Amino acid sequence: MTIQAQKGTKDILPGDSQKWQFMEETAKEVFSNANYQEIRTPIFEATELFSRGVGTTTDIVNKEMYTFIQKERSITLRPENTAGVVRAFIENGMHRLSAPVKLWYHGPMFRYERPQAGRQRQFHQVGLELFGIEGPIADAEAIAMAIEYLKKLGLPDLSLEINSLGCPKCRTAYRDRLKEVISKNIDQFCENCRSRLDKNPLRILDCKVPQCQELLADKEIQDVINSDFICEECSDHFEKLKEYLDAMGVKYSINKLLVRGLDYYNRTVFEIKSNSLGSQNAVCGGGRYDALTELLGGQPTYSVGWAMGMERLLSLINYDVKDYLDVFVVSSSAKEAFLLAQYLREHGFKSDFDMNCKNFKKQFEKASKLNAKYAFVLGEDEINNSTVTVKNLSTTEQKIIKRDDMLNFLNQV
RNA sequence: GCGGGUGUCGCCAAGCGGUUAAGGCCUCGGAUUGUGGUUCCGAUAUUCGUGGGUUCGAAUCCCAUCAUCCGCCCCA
Repeated sequence: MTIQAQKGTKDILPGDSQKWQFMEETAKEVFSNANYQEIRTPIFEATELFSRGVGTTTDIVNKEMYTFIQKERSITLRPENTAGVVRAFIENGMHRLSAPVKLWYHGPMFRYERPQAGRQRQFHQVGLELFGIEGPIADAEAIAMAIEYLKKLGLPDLSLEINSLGCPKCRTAYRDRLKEVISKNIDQFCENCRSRLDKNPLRILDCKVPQCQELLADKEIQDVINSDFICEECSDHFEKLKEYLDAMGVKYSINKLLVRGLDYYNRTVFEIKSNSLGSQNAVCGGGRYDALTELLGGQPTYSVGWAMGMERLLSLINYDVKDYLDVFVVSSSAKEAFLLAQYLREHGFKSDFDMNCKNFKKQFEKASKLNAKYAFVLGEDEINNSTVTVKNLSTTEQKIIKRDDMLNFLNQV
């Protein structure tokens, strides 16, 4: 047996790699245009960073981490990047920078799961974090960045859902009430939900088991869900966020069941979904996580951010990013062709030639296949006369020009 | 962790107990030796994921194993 790529990992081959470059370049363009700066953090971190930062009740920490022991240290391949960015923020004293601190990143993440459509063990995320602003204007900008990015990728028709989880104060009261009404019939809920009751009762709300959904339809439970449990400050924050979104013309729907799997969120949470992705349909997820920095040992810092799954974006990009060549050099001499192509490359023209130096027919064939705009023919005559025959491969017109005029010619067309 | 599907050339595949294991794409060679994108001709799997078994005979049936895909849980 030959060696294969590991389960849940994929090679990104030419054909797709152009799309990846497009996603990365577009991210840089959109985010730096709004004055976000790129941060690159290590791919592995101390395991404790994730168990504390992501939360011990989450699936990520409980069953999906790539953890290994090295020299008695427990190391984990990052399953997401917010914890790492916050660690870097604290470690590098970035709270002393003028707020807001606006960062973006992209790179591989690792989660030990059964692969399926839209889910791999090594996958890639592009994300953004905004630190130091308490007001909902920060949430609004973060969301606007996500929307703008998707628009620039040519994916404008995705649906945005938002919700507010409240703050620790009001959420605790809400959680207790929810726990109270759900626990009346808790023995009828699924096994998962029964264990969630104590650890994270909010997660019961988006359980997919039909039986649980039916139980949740209970009037008493619905009354609690629909009650405006969040305190005045949180409610005010949420209302203002909606005002900002309305003012920007961003469409959204409110999903009271949206709680998200990570422990660190408070107030705003949001998700962007696609209808054409199969069952793994979340393209973007994020929210506000004001308590995380302090939890990880830093100064209390208001924070909001999101991450998108790049593989999922990729499968939504259904147009080709086409490759082309400015010039393909056709010659009877591989050496002459090489030198000319190299000269053109040095002057910024995308050029190639045939290293096998077959007959002209083959070389022209190759020029067409590579989508070259021009063929520069360099036969014996041209070499002796310091000229080059230029053929426009789409019109088939050709003419002889002096070598000295090549760059002028290319600059003019 | 659980459930289902699939495994024949680099890719897409036909074949369903006895065939020299179709076909298409890609690749390579050729159709007067300096001209392409169209066309035509030709080449490329002793072998059907792997290991056993049944049979006179297996890619085709059975068992095991591995890989992969899809779904559940959950998420990007």
